[in-house]
Amino acid sequence: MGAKSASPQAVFCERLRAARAAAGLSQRELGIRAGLDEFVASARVNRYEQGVHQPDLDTAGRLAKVLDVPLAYLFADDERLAKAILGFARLHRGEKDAVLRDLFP
Amino acid sequence: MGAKSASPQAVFCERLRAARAAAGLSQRELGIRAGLDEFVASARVNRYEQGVHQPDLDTAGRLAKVLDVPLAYLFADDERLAKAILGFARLHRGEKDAVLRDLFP
DNA sequence: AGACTAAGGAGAACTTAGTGA
DNA sequence: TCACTAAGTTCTCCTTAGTCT
Repeated sequence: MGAKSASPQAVFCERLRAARAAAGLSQRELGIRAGLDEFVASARVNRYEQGVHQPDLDTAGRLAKVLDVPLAYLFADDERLAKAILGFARLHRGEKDAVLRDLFP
Repeated sequence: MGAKSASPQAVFCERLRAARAAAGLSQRELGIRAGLDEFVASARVNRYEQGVHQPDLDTAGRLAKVLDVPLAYLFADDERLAKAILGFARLHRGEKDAVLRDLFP
């Protein structure tokens, strides 16, 4: 079968959790580093990962920055695309341009 | 200088507008095709493009689907990454795997 | 037709305070 | 320490009803 399409909401939760695990941060620590108040960081990040609440885009952007992933990665609904985004983001400018030339012949 | 970082909010607005223009749809028509009520479609899509309101992820996902772009594209804060996402999404499975092998040697 | 907006009610997120592993 | 949650408040979004080009 092709890519199963989970809801964008569910995808976001999973990517956030995966990226946080990769960064080795607790929910609270991630929130604090993203600029959330230390007393609410734990609850808010937890609600995001559980899919109970959705953060606004600016908060999501700060979380992504702390986790060192492009914001777009958190919304990648396809596994291949998710990997491609991570891989592409780690390239240097020249390498990115080379890949883009490949993709747009 | 490197990529200037507009706010995620502003990026979303621009990408949404660009994708809608590319699809040749009116704000109202886009909303209707994405499943919004015909009487609210115009107002809601307009508010999203102006950055006054943010759609929930499921609505954003339906908009992206109608516009034939990956949801992640609407959040790509870097021009090169945005192009890469669009290009990658248009590849066939085998081609995607080939690109991924390039990105992860 | 298409883009856009104010106002108020409807609904979601944020804060607080706390539990259990 | 870490993950997690209910309740009440706060704040944003959605709907309605329009204007303007």
